[in-house]
Amino acid sequence: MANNKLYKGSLSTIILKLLEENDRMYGYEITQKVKELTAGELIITEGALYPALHKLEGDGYLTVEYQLVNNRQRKYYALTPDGKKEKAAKMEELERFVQQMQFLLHPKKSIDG
Amino acid sequence: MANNKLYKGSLSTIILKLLEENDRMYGYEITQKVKELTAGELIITEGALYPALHKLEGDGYLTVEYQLVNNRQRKYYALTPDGKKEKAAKMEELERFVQQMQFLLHPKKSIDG
DNA sequence: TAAACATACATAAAATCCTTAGGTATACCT
DNA sequence: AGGTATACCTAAGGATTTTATGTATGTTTA
Repeated sequence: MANNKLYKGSLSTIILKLLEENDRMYGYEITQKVKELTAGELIITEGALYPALHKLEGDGYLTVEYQLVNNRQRKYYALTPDGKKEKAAKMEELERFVQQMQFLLHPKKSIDG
Repeated sequence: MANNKLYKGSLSTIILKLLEENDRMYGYEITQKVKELTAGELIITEGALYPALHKLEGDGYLTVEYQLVNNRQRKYYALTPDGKKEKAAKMEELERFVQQMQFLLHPKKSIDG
C-alpha cells in the first residue's frame, strides 16, 4: 500500500471485511473500493493485494470463481465459513489494537473522548 | 512486538509519543511503560526496540545521554526539535490511519459511533 | 490510428519491520 | 549457586509490503 506504512498487517483484515459486506468481489474491484471509501487516500498496490488474496485462498478462507465480463477474465472471491470466522477474529484483533493505541497515545483521555 | 502483528509501523510513533510525555526515558523503561499502559497486553521486544531507537537517533530525532544508576549503565533518550516535529507528523498519520480504518471497517457507523 | 489510459490478472527482487534467539553484564533474592 | 530482574546489544530469519515489470483487452483522446 502506498502512503501509509501503518497499514502493514491490516490488509487481510480489510479484504475479509469487504468480502463480508459485498458477498463476492474481484481483485481490481477491491482496490477501487478501498480508494473510494477512503477518498483516494489509501491505495492498495497490486503487488500487495494479489499475494494476499492467494494466501487467504490457500489458507482456506476464500473460494474462487472465474467469470468472463466484457471479454476480460475476473476472479471473484468469496468467504468460506472458515473465512467468516477468521474475519471475526481479525476484526477483534483490530479493535484491540485501536484500543491499545488509545491507551498509549491518549492516556489522559477516555476511550471515546 | 509480541502478540499483535498490526503494530507494524507504529513502534516509532509510540516511542516518540512516550518521549514527549516523559521528557527522557531509557530503553528498558519504555518496554515497561508500554506493558503497564496496556495492562500487559502489548510487549515490545528488545529486538524491535533497540534498532528502532538507533534509527530514530540516526535520523536526528533523539539525543542520547548516558547515566550510571545502581552501577548499571542507562541510555536516556530525549526528543530533538526535529523529533518533536516528527512526533507531530507521526501522530497525524496515525489519526488518519485510524479514521481510514473506520471508513473501511465501520462504513455504516459515524466515526464516533 | 497510434498513443494513452483503464481494466484485470500476475510475479519477482528488494526493502522494511518484526520475531526469535542469542550474547554481555550487574544486582538482588533464595 | 541459580534464578529473576535490570540494562544494553546484534544477527538470522520470517512476514509483508514496495517497486518494477509483464501480459492482455477495451476505451478514449490527440
